[in-house]
Amino acid sequence: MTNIDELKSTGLKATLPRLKILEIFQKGTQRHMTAEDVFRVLLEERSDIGLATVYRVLTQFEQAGILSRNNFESGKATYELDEGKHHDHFVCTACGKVEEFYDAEIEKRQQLVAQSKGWVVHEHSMALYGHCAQCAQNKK
Amino acid sequence: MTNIDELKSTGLKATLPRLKILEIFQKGTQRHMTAEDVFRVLLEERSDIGLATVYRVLTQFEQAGILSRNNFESGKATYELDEGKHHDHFVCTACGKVEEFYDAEIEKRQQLVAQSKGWVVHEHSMALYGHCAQCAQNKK
DNA sequence: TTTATTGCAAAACCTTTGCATGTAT
DNA sequence: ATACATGCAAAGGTTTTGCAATAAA
Repeated sequence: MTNIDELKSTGLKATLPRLKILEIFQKGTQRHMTAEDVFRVLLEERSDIGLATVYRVLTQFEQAGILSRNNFESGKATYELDEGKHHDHFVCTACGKVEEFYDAEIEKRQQLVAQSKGWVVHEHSMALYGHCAQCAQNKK
Repeated sequence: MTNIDELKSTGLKATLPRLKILEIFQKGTQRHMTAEDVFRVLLEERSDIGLATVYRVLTQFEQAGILSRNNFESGKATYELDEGKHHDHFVCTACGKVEEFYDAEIEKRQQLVAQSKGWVVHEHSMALYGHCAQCAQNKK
């Protein structure tokens, strides 16, 4: 399925800004990007796409399930391609790198805790903050 | 130890705004509060304390270890009394209630996952979003 | 041609800061 | 007396929105 078809299948018109932004995420140079990050890439490519459009498209892509949003402690929202595989994040507070992980046991315990208190969990966010292997090494 | 002493012991002068704000959290009417929440209570009490001061005091209290800050998905920071017991949060997306929980197994797995990848975790945030027991019940 | 989308500028929102004034020690 | 804290208003950073112009279907 082409990107054009993918967009149309979600009810979104296949416009140039949307195609460009989708490609930026697919190109994969940087997996987690803020609106500003995306806008900067567009500027470098001399695409005349406004920042407001970037925000609008990111929101639409999130609602369409194309991207997923994360709110880390930086105060800016970051987006990544939604590949349907749930995962949590580790954020390096030294270099800013974001890595992903999944632990079935943690997921299971979350459900158990929720059940024991009668909650119904729809989603969760979990992020570990610290130093990645590389930055921890450099500190020594 | 009085609140005055508690403040002084952290190097903060025992001013009226600081004492008032500390009391609001200790009164415990609402455990998790945004700057705006605190400001609203102060307004009701006719204390002439500015919003900027509320922000400054909350930041200072966090650095002093009196309060701890959480960034849930609302976009606003919330604060709660720091009683030294680490815990995670469950946020009800229907009524806004925040409950706390602690699961030793989850904490242990987080460390294991981090170790296996060479990360050094300094802190983490984890929040489950969904319906609390009461709101889940009302949906039926 | 009809309806959605865009760009721009302005506004909204939460939070921080400069500065003159006031207060705790 | 001195250093710190406050209030106000202004500015900061991120995100949203109104509207006329434009592009997709």
